[in-house]
Amino acid sequence: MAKIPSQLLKGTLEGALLLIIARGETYGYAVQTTLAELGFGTVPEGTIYPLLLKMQKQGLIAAERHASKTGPDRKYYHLTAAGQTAIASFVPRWQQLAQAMARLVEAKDETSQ
Amino acid sequence: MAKIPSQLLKGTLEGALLLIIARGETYGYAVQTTLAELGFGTVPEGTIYPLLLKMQKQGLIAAERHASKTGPDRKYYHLTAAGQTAIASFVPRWQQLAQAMARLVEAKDETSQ
DNA sequence: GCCTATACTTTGCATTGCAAGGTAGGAGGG
DNA sequence: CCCTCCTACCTTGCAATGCAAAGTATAGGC
Repeated sequence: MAKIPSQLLKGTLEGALLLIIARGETYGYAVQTTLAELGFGTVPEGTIYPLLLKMQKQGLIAAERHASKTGPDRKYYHLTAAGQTAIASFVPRWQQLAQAMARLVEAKDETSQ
Repeated sequence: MAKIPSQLLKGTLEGALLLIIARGETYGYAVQTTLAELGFGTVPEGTIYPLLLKMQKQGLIAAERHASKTGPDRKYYHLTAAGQTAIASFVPRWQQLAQAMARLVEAKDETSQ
C-alpha cells in the first residue's frame, strides 16, 4: 500500500481520527493499525499522538488510562459531544471536496484516452 | 456553497490546479472561477497565485503572457511533461485517500442510525 | 542481558493556505 | 476628469499541520 503524501493528509487526518474513535473506544497505537487497515498507509506516531493530544485539549475526545496485559498502559479515547458535532461538520465538507475532485479526475479520465 | 476549510485543501489544491490546467491552457483568475464552479468554493488569490508560481518554478507548468481586450494582461499556463507525470502520480494517491475516507464515512452512516 | 513489540510524549522543522496589502488596465457613471 | 468596479497579477508574514527524531517505559522471547 503506497504512502499517502503528508500534504494530502493535512486536515483530513483529524476527521479520520474522529470517525475511528466514533466507532468505539480506542488508543493511539491501535489507531495507527486501524489507519493502515483502512488504506491510509503507515501514519507515523509523531503525527498521531500529537494530534490526539490536541483534540483532547480541544475537548473533542476524552481519555482514560487502563493497564494492558501485553505491554504498557494504554490511553483510551472516546468521543465527546463536541466531537460528535465536529464529525457532523467535517463529513459534509469532506464530501464536498471529494465530489469536486471527483469531477476533475473523471473529466480527466475521459479526455486522456 | 460552503467553504472548504484550509486544512482540508492542503496538498489537494496543487493536484486540482494541475488537473484544471490539463483540460486546456488557462490563467490564474480563470482558475479561481473554475474552482468555484467545480465546488471548491472561493479559493482566495493569495492561495492560487503563489501556488501557480511555485509549480512554475518546479517545472510542472509553463507560462506565456498575452494581452486581453477586456483588462490587464493574462498569464496563460499550460502543462509540461513533468506536470503530466505529476498528475499521474497524484491521481492514484488521491483515490487511495478518498477510498480510505469513504470506508470510514460509510461505516459511520450505517452505525449512526 | 538484550532485542523486539507495544505504548506514549516532546521538540523543532518544512510545507501550505490565506489574509492583507500593493500594482495596474479597461469600462462605466457621476 | 475622477471615482468605482471588475479584471488580473504579485509579495509579505502568519498559522496550522505532518513528521522525523529522540526519549521514556512495560512485557515477552532468546
